[in-house]
Amino acid sequence: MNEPTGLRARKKARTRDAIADTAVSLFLERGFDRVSVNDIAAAAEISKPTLFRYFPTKEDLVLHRFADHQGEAARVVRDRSSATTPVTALHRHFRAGLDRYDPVTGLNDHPQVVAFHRLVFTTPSLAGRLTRYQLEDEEALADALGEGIQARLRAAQVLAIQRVLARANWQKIADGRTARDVHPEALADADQAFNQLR
Amino acid sequence: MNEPTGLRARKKARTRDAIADTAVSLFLERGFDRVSVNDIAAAAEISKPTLFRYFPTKEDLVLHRFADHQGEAARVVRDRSSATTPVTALHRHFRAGLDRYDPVTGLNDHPQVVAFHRLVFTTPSLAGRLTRYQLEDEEALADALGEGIQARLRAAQVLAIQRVLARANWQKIADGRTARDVHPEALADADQAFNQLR
DNA sequence: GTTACTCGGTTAAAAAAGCAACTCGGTTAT
DNA sequence: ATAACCGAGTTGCTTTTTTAACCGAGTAAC
Repeated sequence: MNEPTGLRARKKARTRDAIADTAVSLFLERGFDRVSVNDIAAAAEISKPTLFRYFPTKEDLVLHRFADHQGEAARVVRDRSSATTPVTALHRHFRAGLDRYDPVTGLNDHPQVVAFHRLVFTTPSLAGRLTRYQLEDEEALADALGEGIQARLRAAQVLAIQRVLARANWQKIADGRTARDVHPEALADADQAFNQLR
Repeated sequence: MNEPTGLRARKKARTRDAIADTAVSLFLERGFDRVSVNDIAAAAEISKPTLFRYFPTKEDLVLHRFADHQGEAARVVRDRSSATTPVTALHRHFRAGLDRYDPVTGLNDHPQVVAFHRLVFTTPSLAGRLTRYQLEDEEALADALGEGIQARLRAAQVLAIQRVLARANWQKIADGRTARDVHPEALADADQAFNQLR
């Protein structure tokens, strides 16, 4: 089912990772606006056009990690067994994310992850662009949920509570608590939030 | 003074080194004939045509280290100060090589270097091709020494004694002695050989 | 108020690399 | 003996990358 992993594909993936990694580490070190794309290209030992062939904008160098989760909610809904409702499927999926301390749930205390979140949310252009991603995600989820305004509303609500939950988790960890410590509350919060939707 | 070191040139040099290094280490590990160029290409993560774009033949993967010294004798003669004879210049150059334990003098006991020499001299196709390199070297030296048969004879003699000296040094080291131990004899042998030429 | 930077992003042409399929000589199997 | 295979190189075509030059917006200098 996975890609045939030719030489070309392998190198491409590696280059992509190398670019993003050096970019993020430079950003964490000096701040998003204090690093030019030229710096990144030089540090990653590639040319500027190559950089933009891999990532459409400077922001995407950071946000591709979210982009990789693009459409995940929609997929979860589409792939659910016919016996479960969309909300239940999303609820379970979010709980599973919490259980494996998935960074997107905000429940992760690895210093790198924390610093990364800080970078994203304290840099206006990044936070701004992130909402655009979330909008696309929302549309996809809406399509998966059905037609009309009802589907759109439900999609918006689901993603809104996910954002709130993630933000709450991240805040507690930013306050110095460990992910393992926060985990039960996070589960409880998630249950409460999703149950309100039904 | 050095090459302008663009991105292209840097990567090219690195790829070249990477290919040669993986090739030699595979050869040392399993023997020259037990490693196919496909193996090398796979291990170096490049395609076969790319390998042959960097090295014309399989043998050159090993011998490029000698090729890099190509024309060195001729250069030494050409670059000598006008006050010194060609033979003296070559003599001094060889002594300098001994002093820094240059692998081409045979006076080097690093295990890798010894193993490398063993690989070259015990693999027929490699030893064979090496003589071709030496021939070109000889021609270049002859041209630097002047015209006619005299120059060619002198060139052949100089390179012949260098080969003999290197071989003698290598033999002593292959017998288990250290380079530092052999060094005085190597100097004496070189002096004797070059003085006979004058 | 031009001038001259810098920075994000693009373009066109040329070099380099990948891929697949091939030649050609030599072994091995049948 | 002939077919099948393997290994060193090659060839033609496509994809990727470099290079240098550019655009357009912002901004600092004078």
